[in-house]
Amino acid sequence: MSRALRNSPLVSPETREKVQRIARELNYQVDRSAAGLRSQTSHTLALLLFEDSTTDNSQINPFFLSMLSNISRAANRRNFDLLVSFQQLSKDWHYEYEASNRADGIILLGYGDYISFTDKLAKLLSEDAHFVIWGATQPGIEAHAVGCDNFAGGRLASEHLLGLGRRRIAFIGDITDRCPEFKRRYEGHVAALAEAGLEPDPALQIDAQGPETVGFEATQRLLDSGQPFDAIFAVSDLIAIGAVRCLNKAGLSVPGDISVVGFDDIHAARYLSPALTTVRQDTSAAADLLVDKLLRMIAGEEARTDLLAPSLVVRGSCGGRER
Amino acid sequence: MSRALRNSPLVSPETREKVQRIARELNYQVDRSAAGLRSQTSHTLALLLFEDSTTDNSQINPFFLSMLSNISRAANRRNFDLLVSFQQLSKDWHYEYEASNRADGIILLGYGDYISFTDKLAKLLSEDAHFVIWGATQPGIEAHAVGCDNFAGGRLASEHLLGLGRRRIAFIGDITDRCPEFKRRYEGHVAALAEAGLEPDPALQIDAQGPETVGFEATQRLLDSGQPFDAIFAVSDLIAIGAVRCLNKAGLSVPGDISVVGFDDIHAARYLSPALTTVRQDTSAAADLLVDKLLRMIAGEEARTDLLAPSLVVRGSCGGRER
DNA sequence: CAAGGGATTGCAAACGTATTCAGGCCGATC
DNA sequence: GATCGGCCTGAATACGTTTGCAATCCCTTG
Repeated sequence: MSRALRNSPLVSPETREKVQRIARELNYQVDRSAAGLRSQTSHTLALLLFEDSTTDNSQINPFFLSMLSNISRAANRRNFDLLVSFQQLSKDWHYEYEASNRADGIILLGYGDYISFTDKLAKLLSEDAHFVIWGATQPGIEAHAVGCDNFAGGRLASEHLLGLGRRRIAFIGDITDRCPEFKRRYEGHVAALAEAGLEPDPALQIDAQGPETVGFEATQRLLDSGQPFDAIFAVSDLIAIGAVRCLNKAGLSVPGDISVVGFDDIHAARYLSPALTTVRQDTSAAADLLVDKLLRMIAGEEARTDLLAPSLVVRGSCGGRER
Repeated sequence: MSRALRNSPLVSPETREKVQRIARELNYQVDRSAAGLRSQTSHTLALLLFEDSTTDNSQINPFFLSMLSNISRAANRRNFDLLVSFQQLSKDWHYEYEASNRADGIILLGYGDYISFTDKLAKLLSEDAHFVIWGATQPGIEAHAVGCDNFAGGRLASEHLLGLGRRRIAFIGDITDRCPEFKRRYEGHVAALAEAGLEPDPALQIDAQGPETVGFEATQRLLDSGQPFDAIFAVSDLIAIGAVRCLNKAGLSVPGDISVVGFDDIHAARYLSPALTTVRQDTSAAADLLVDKLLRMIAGEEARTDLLAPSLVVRGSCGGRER
């Protein structure tokens, strides 16, 4: 009897005890398919990691893997199962999961060009789609997004560099519309410069998005340009790591000659020598927020965009005080 | 009609076309709960990542995350969904997933003390449990395991070090029964020594298992012991990274003074300077093998232990030829 | 021309649960 | 003492598929 197992108040305590005891003895497990069919609910969330089709699929940004593990824990904590898929986002991801009753809601994770399907997302809003997305807020889907305050994060990084006396800060990261979150970081960077009475130099901004090798190449381009600079603000730790490798190869010392600050605080940031100073995004809090918001949406409540405060983690790659 | 959609030969091509076209037009999706209930199958695999309870839960070995992403792709490629859980392994993980019809089979992933529940695994064998496990073969569950040939891997690493003229090779890694795979690597190491006419020195073996910090501490212990050594074979890349950091802190150069070789080939191995020479486990092939074996078991076929051949990836951390 | 057989198709049952509904029991109230 | 009402329980239904089975159709063969 379903009521007894689910602690319904409609059933007397004695009966409940008895049923539950016997269920335990028989190693009885509720059949999820049957329960799902009857209640039209799967008690399952789906996590879709969409990847930039340009990058090598076998390599995933550790930041997202960290998100993944925290999301899994967050879902489990709430007694929801988590379905994980790394597939290229299919045309009908929403129908595939929700309409088929495989998942009650969907979490979207990924950098890059989801702007290309923003219109699709907007369309889903008018239907009964339950999904949340990590990243920058897009017009039209504000309520579904959870993101880090990228503007504040960018400002934090550049303020730190300026505070250490750096004046010619290169920004390595894509600021086109393809990467709204990177763009916001750049705006924070510019704001920090402005506070210090400085103008951003367009020659010091290099587009880059992707794995470590992209950071390496972008830095090479920067060096080749001959522009003088004394610091690098990399839009992700992966890119920062590539930048450091490139600088070292060119005979430049970090932080002696060049300060480098990253973004994300992936674990590898700690292993570098010097350890990477970076702007930390709290993946555990982000995961909680994403899952909470999604469950609230499923429950029919309205929700708003949530912004997470980033924090600066000072390590060795910028010089100044070492920790 | 189910038959038309599933391309059953019982239905005529014209009818099939027609049904499928209309289904597409209506955006029809098969209800997985109903299908699962009727067919008593979920078309879903569960991936259980059990963690050593001693380590900080928030940090997962990148090697397993790489396995995870490849397993997800492998499952999707076969049109199976993947349920992921990082929970501490519960007492009844098998019943929770299989008996409840949430998953058709289970993939177990994790280092360490699953020896503690080997007896439980053995018991499940007598029942209708469908599961595979990554790691060292345990007596009694051979048929369910997929693992790397750790003996060969250990030998590969030490042969490389010996070939570079190193003679006092420290082995950092737990060789107790808790970590059967590490033990096999040590045996491979010893075999390589024997080939070169050398005896293993027990003073050069330090127990260690876990994240980077554990490698750091173990190396510190090695240094404190005063034993001379000219190379380190670390049982995992994470430990190798900790070892390098410790050596550098002690003023020793890698590879100038000490050669270091790791195991796994996690992505971070590439980012180090010098980049880490390591024994690579092909996570993509491993994932394919795990999923294949599990699906075969579900289909009722018998399977045997699969061993994956490791390969040596030479980078800069051992000296000699640099790549 | 009738019968037989193969190829399709339509019908109906069953999967195991959640939930509605009616009924039964018991205590309290008048 | 009878009626009413509250609390609990048991039965019955519906969820949307898959699949076995019976029925139909058409073509071939005797």
